[in-house]
Amino acid sequence: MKPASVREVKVEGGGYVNFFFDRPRTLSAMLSAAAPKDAAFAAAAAGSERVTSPLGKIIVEHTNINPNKAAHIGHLRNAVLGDVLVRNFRRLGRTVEVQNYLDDTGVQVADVVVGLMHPEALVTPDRAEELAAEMKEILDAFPDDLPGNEPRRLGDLAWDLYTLVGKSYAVDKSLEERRKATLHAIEATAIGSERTPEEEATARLAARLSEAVVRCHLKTMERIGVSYDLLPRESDILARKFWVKAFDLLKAANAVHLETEGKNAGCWVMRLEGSKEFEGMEDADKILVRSNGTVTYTGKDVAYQLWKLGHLEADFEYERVPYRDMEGNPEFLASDGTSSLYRTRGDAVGADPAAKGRFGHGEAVINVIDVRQSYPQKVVKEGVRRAGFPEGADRSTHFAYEMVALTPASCEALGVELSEEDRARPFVEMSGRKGLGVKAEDLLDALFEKAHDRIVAASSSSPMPVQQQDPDGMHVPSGLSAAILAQEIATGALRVYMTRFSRNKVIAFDFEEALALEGDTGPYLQYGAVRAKKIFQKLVSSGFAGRLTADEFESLASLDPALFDDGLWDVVRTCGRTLETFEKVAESLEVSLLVRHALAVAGAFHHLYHTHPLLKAENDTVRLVRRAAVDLVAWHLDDVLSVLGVPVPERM
RNA sequence: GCGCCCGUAGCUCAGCUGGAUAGAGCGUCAGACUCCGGAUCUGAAGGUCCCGCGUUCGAAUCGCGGCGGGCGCACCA
Repeated sequence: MKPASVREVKVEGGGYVNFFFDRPRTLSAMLSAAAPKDAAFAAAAAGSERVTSPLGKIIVEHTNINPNKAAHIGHLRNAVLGDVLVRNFRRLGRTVEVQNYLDDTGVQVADVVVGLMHPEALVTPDRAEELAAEMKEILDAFPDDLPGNEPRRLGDLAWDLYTLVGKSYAVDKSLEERRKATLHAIEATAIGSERTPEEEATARLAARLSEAVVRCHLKTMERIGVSYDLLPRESDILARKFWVKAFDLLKAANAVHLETEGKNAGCWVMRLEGSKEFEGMEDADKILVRSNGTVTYTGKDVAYQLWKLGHLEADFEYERVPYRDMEGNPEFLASDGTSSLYRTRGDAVGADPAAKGRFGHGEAVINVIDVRQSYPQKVVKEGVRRAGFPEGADRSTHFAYEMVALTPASCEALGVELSEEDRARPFVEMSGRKGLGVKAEDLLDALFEKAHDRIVAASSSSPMPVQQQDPDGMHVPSGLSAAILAQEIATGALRVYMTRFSRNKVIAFDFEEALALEGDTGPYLQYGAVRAKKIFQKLVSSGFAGRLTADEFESLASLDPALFDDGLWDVVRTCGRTLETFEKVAESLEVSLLVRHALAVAGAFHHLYHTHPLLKAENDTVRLVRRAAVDLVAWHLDDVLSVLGVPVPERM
């Protein structure tokens, strides 16, 4: 027994079996399958209608940047990996909800608030006061932008101020009191407990800061095509008392104990000693409630994870993210490109009643968090299990990936002084506190500039001025379209750079490599897709048929197999692996497979058009077969690139 | 100390559910039609797959033991 597309099966010796394809029938069938034909598919692809899967909703949480300073390239890796994962699941028909969790009540936000309120107490008071003054001006105007101030300016200022605060803690321990007081003010206000008017003002400043910085982050991510459905906020988790519910569950299940003696006296701990996962640990117990009664990060995360799984008897209220652009349209949309982006609320005032109950209740939950958080993530999962939801724990996945670090050379390029010790290392970890890192916006700007220069150079070096009249020629692009193209190419380059390494590989960031537009890069893939379309345009303008019709798909099946030579068949065979690549990615959560496959398809195609000319094909039959191969590549490249979130430019 | 990850060409990485001659890109060198567009393509040079032992007909791949590097193991998040 063998499928119709297999011509022959031969045992080769050495335990190998070779399958010989009936090439005409195979290509015919592949084209019919690849080309979208019915309205439902088109609607789903356009995102206007969610495909409902019987498998339930997958919640993917990613980005999760502390809203106290500009995003750096490590955050880009997180967001791109998460976004590609989302796109891959959607491509396979799964329903996905994208959440970007905001820790708006944490120490990092508190630290910048300390800097804003007491710049005179920092190490370089003059500089700090300058930064704080400019930031306050922006924050006072928020959500309006100050004229002449790009919104990203806030993130940059906060980056510098945060660095100064970090340095100041090291020399002046008394500042920690201010941090503690700030944190208390923020928490008391979130919970709604007793507080002074001063504390309330501090909390308002913190809220404004985190909101404004989040908006910077959303803009950065929008620039590379990353979007979300819901922004859950830590302050709302506090306000909705998620922990109280989770604590009840844990106590009822006997999963936590109040220690009465030893070093953890007065704390509620989860004992992990017995678990096989935590074997060999010197002190496996994890404190969830401190002796002063406050909840640890891990404790709060258990509650949040339970909510995501639909196991918590508490929910948020929701509201639309309110920012508007100049035309009055919503500034950000949900990940389907049409719905509203929502954020949580702690109370019902101003909440959208229609959104109630819409979020959470994930059939599966994937948390995109770097590998350094493996241990706390394991504890959270165990917490869910102990709270009485072992199957919920099984449906929780920590998508762990390695960090983006800097090479000593990159640090020097940034003008950072390194210690003798650090200079000898293979790479240096980025540190927000030390201000050591490459900002996301700066990298994107550099990529944009490089791509833009390339576009301008290409158009000005065009040999013939006649080309400006030629609709198919590379006429000089207008300023606006050159900017769009440069942005698309920058996005392609960035997304591929962030996904081409296996996730357990440290990316030792290298400017030269990250800015490459040739070789195994996004632009290489984009060039392939653009080129394929261009070939059809050229065929049509020369009086030949362009992309294949459904009838032509069928007619291929009865052609002479001799027309399908090995050189041509190579690209077809490569395209044959597209679907299994998506499936492998979903199963292994290894998104680098997508880049590798895309490079294989594009590489095979680049080879093909150099060896198999279409315009100058000997006859129409030969041309039909070549058109079919290029048509197949065009579908497959578009397909894989859309899963990678790499845009296909108009021209390059 | 314990746990996890990495070690493959000058550089950056694939290949790891064992199987055909270990593959790409960058870099180097040599080339590409009076050209469907050179962000492309063709070719060459370049490898004790960190080391040792074991399992196997067969190991870059699996097991054990080393070596080198990174990251975790808080009443921080």
